[in-house]
Formats: sequence, C-alpha cells, structure tokens
Amino acid sequence: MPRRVDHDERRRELTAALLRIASTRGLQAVSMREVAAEAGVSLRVVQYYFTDKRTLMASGIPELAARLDRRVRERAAAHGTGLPPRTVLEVVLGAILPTDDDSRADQLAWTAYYAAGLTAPADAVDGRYAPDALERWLTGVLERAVDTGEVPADVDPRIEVVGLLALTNGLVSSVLGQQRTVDDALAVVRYRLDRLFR
Amino acid sequence: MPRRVDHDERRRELTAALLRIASTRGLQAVSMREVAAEAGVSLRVVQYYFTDKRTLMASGIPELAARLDRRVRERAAAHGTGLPPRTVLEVVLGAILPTDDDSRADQLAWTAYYAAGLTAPADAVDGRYAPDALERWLTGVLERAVDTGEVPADVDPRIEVVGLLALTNGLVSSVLGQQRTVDDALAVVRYRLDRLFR
DNA sequence: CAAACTGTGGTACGACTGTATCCCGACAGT
DNA sequence: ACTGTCGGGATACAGTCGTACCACAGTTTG
Repeated sequence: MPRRVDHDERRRELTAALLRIASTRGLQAVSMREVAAEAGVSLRVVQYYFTDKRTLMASGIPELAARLDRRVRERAAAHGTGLPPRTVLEVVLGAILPTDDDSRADQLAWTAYYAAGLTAPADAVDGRYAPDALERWLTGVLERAVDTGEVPADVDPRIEVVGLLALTNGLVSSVLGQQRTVDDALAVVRYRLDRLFR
Repeated sequence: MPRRVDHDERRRELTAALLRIASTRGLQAVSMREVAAEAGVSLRVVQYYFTDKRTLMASGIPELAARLDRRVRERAAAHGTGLPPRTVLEVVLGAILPTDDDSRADQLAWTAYYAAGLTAPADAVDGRYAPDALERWLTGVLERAVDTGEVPADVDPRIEVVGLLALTNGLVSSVLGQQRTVDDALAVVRYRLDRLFR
C-alpha cells in the first residue's frame, strides 16, 4: 500500500464505480457506502477523496459529458475527414444512440442525472451541460449543405438541427426503455436524413 | 370526521399529493411521511390506504397516464371533429408538450417515473405504459393523408409517426430542462409538419 | 533521528426511512 | 343497548443514510 497517491486517478476510479451503480441500480441506489463497496475500498476512502456526497455526485456529470464527447469524436475520426454533410450528420447522431453496452450504461446514468437535475435547483450545482456546441457544429454543417445545394434552399438549418437532435434524444429514450431497438432508431434517423438530402 | 369513507377518492387525494411532491422535489423525496404531510393526514392513513410503499408509488403511474390521455383527448375535442390530418397531428403533438404549469408538473413526474423505471426490473411492476395506441392512431391519420395526396406518396406513415413522437418527446425533455421554451418547441413541430404537408 | 503530514481503517451519532403494533372513537347490525 | 368492524392517532423498532471523529502506519521533511 504505497503512500503518495495520485488523487485524480483515485477519484476517477471512484467516479467510475459511482456511474456503474447509477447505470445499473439507479442514482438513488448510490450511497457513499455502496460506492466504496463497488470500488473495493472502505467508506473512509470515499469520504477522503470526496468530502461531501454532493461532491461525489457532482463528479459523475463531467465524466459522463467527457465520455459522450469522446465517443462522438472517435466515431467521427474513424470515418476520416472531409466527409459529406449527410455522412457527418448520420455518424454524429448515430454516436449518440446507445449502440453497445458501454454507451447504453452511460446513457442510462445520463438520464438519471438529467431526471434528478429537473427537481433540485441547489443540488444540480453548476452542472450546466452545453449541447450548444454540438448544435452549432451541426448547424454549420447543414448550412454548407444548403449552399452546395445538397439540401433544398428552403430548409432552415437551425430549426432542422434542433429537430434532428430532439429526434435523436427521443429515440434514445425509447431505446433505453426497450420499446425500440437501436437498429430501428437508426433506421428512423436515416429515413429523416434521406428525406432531408433527397 | 365522518365514518364510511370513499376509499377510491381518498386514494386519489393521496396519489395527488404524491405527484405534487414528485414533480417539485423529485421521486426520491417521496416518503410515506412526506405524502402524509402533503395531504394533511397522519402517516397511518397513508399506511391504511396503501399498505406498501411500492403500492403507493405504483399508484402514480396510472394516474399520470390518465391525466396525459385526458389532456390529449380534451384538446382534440376542443377543436371539434373531422379536422384535417395536419391539424390533428399539430393538436395532438402540441398537447404532449408542457404548455401550462399543470402539464409541466405532470411531465416532470412522468420523467421521474420513467427514469426510475429504467433501473429496477422488479420495482416498475407491470406499469407498462402503452403509447402504441397513440402511435397507431396517428399512423392511421397520416395514412389517410397519403391517400388524399396531402403528403407525398413516398413518405412512410409508420416511420414518420415514430419520428414525430420521438421528436416531440425530445422537445419535451429540452423544455423541461429549460433549454428551450414551449413556443420554440411548438415552432419546431410546426416546421416539421409544414415540410411534411408541403 | 524526530516531527509533521498523508492516507486509511474503524466506529459512533443523529436523522431519516418503511413497517408493525397498540390503542380508541364512531358507526353498523343485531 | 351490545358488540364487532372501520378509520385513524400515536408510537416503537430495526435498518440505512451522511457525516464526524479517533487512531495509526507509512512517508516525507526538518
């Protein structure tokens, strides 16, 4: 048991344990003792690295945001650069959908945080997550598509992107709720894009 | 304090108190004592009419479903009968969005239940809510619109309706999260319908 | 080598929770 | 008028929660 520990690394492990619990048993099943048990450490250690429970809980949001962001970037990078707008949209929106177990778990935890944040003004801290960046990026992509004539000139890129993101978000919900498969959700996204890029 | 009480009525009051707490302070703030206090009765009364906490919690789902269903029907009825498909879709989807404080509170509670149901197989009971009926109804509406030529023949009514409902669902989320106003959400829905019924 | 600090185990405390139990007033049927 | 059931007040109990505190070994610093 070496002294001089990497605090950040330790915190990451504990946060990972927290998210594991949140995605499997829900956010209300997260207690300091449960996180300790899940991470295989004593309660004191959790207290030591996250003084509060609020601090512990708050650590989950940036971690989830980082994971989702990384997933989108990796997917985009895997398809090379300079892709056509239609492909960019399909890849990005597809990256949001819970395709594998990991992304599904993250989306479950994300949903739990989202729901908890709806009620609790002082609790949600400043965990303002900003999907604005993504929204602006895709809007730019679509604007270029309008300029090149790939999509009709009378589409409003701004509203169209808002709609696409809301659509994807709604599909995520239904996939998480197991009312629809990921493939079905992807088919809906592709259908919408097909009609946009007719 | 009269004897011989209407049990159903009493249960409805308690469920209403439960939903009031759930929509303002979240589902995890719901305890038997809190519901009792909110309803202005003693803990024993809550125990008496709902033996379990599970039973108490489970009472919220059908109540919410009934309210949402009633809202959609009322809105539809308020616009008279025999409306054009485009109007039906706009009214129905608009009724899902949280326009006033009541519907917003209900949607908050609904979201809390949805999130709680994602994690907890044995807890969610058989509270399988069926939006299939709504989906089928709107699909029929859109099919008729295809037949009359109001929408292009190459649209797939089934997928289109799934997309519209997912879109609306996603917009509800963003409105609840106060990232968007109801008017903005309605504008997105109208934009989508405008492009569908071009 | 001594002193101070870091990381961690163990445990205790008060506030809650769901549930169970005991009790009694008010009405019903006889 | 008596008795049993219904509706509900009060309280108790065992468990879990977040938090606080104490002790101590190992490491760093002087």
